[in-house]
Amino acid sequence: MVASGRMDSEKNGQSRPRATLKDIAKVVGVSPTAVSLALNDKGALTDELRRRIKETAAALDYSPNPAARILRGARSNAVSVVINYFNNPFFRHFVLGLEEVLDRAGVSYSMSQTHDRLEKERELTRKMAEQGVDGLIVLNCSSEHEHLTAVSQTFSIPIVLISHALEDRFAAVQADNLRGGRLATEHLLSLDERPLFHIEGGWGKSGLINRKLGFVQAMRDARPDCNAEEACFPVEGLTAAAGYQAMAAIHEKHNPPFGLFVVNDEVALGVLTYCRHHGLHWPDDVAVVGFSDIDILETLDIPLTSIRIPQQRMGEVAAGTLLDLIAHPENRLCPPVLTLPVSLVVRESTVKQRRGLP
Amino acid sequence: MVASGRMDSEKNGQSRPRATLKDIAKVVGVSPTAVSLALNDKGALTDELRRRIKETAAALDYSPNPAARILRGARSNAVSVVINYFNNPFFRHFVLGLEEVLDRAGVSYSMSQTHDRLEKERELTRKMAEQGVDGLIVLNCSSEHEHLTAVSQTFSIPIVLISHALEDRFAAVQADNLRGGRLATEHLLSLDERPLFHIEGGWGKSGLINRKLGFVQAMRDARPDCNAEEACFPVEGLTAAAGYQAMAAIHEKHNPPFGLFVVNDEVALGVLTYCRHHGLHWPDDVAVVGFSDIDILETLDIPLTSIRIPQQRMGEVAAGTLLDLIAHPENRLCPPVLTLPVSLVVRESTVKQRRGLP
DNA sequence: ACAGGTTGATAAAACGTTATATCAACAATA
DNA sequence: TATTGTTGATATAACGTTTTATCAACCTGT
Repeated sequence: MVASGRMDSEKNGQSRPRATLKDIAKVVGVSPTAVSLALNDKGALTDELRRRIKETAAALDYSPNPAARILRGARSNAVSVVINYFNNPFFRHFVLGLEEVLDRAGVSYSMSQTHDRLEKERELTRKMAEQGVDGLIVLNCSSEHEHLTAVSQTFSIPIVLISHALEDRFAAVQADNLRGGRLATEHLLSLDERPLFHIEGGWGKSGLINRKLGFVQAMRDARPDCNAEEACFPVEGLTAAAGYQAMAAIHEKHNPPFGLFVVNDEVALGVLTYCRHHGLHWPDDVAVVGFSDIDILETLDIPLTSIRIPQQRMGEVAAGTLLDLIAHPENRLCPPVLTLPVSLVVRESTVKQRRGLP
Repeated sequence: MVASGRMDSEKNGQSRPRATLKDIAKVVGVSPTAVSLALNDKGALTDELRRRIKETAAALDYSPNPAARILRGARSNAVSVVINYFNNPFFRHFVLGLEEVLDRAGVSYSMSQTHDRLEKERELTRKMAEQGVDGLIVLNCSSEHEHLTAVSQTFSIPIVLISHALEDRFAAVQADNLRGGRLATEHLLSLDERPLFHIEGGWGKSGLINRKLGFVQAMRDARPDCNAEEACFPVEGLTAAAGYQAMAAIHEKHNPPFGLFVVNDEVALGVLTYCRHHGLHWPDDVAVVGFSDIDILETLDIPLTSIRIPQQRMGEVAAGTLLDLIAHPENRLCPPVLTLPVSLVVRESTVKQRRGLP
């Protein structure tokens, strides 16, 4: 068989270590420097020699040793993404956008999760920087920034924050939460005269606070005689279970019909479950608007009106910004904070719709 | 203020580059070799000197340069996880187990997704290996193995496969899909005499094929006169939408009541949605058993009977196996294939239950 | 006092790559 | 023929770490 030589070398399992510049040099009969220059299309070499070198490099299945390059001060062409939880529903589309831009630039990325623990965030950002990444993307970071400043300075790498701008010290990409809050509230206001409440999740994270602010502003504009602050109920964590609890608290004090703007979709799901369990119908008894338009709504056919945030676009923009800051260190002095537009998606939790049968 | 000195050095933003062994050596007035030996607790040094060196190292915020260590042939203490999709529901708990074991061992991990594309799988596994990881974990890999063999050999690193064993060439960790299929089917058989069908997703992936095999075996044992093979319906992809379609196809040919063992939970969710849309009630009209017991079932209060697989445990075992193969290269010659037990979780999609009101 | 042994430290080499400096050969100019 | 310039290649140093070999100094026992 023609392929038997290759088969043998595969079978014996003792394939020798990776080819290096020196190996190629020896085969071609030339200096390692020449090989380096040839492969990087630098220096002055005969076209003929360049060709021969590239040929043997390919034949030996050569790929440069990243450790050696990094040691020489080269870029690693790798960035790291640090997120609070991998199962953050936001994350999926975000990563899609990120991936596309990074792939195109030939930059690889790795990811890790902090479990929303500051200690882990400190540890991971530092570890990744030590490993030599060219930049960091931090999603839903804590509200601290000292460790980020330290890492960014010590290792001279840029950091881009997502969905949580931090004092203009870092580049950031976020959704227009304020406008989202207004959109949601104005939509509820447009339904009828029912009272409105907000289930808020604002403990320091600027994004969530802005959602509440949007609610308060819209209420003040439309119903100046109603104290919007008193219409806000806190939730104990951003989970469906917590939403269930919060809804129970509201239902205890107030009788339907009323409208609800909920800080995010997971919490809103808990609200819907409460309604199902207690015979409350939407939109007639309770009209609900969530935030984020997470994709399981569609998958599971849950008709929750929500504010859509351009997750994939945010990923693209974040990656683009990071790559720019890596390539142009001077831009790090005034890091951009980008706010992307959101939109309202109306579903049956606020407006009754005719369903077309399949 | 006492802290002003530190504040200044933070403010000027020009923090000098990372401290190296040489820097420490210069400060202590000793050779770099001594510093290396001291920090690694090797060689013969005065306790006094060792102490002083460690002290200054800490003071200079020293951490060894991984690139340099790797170049010297050291382990990188990093592994890479390659998965088909980040939003694979299996992934969340798996990663929890993985993380715990790796953390304890001081090993960091990075992750990337292949979108179920072989080309991407090839590219990513190679890229990660080139970057110098000590080992690879591949979840839901393709059915090819040449590229894995090549990467494993060229870079002399072990690979552990998850949920899809591949010809005993690699270490693998998988759920007992065969037994899961039997459990699910036997549960349905125990309900009553209704006919049973299986929505199968077996195009080559050994795990899914074994689920079907479990169904066929259980059927053959309990109802030898029924052709179990003909009770199997294929699904076009492992999504809820595809499940909806498959259920439509079955409903066209067969009238309720019947029982369904579905290849996985996502597909089963599509089946449940179909039932809701077409006025079919469970468990009376259609009894459904899924596979995997993904966590949104609980979150969204969807009462789907399912086969629970020990996701977190699989993560722990996979990480443990990989660490072992990294530390003991001789074990790579006969890589272990571990099969973990599964269990049945009964919910309302097969057995009517009394719900306790909150 | 001298071979042999231990202790505590260092010098030098190596990992693979790339940037800088050097160098030979040859062409063009004076 | 000597001077300068260009072209095509190489030698060397450097990145930060660890390993190996070396070395001085100090003991031990004859």
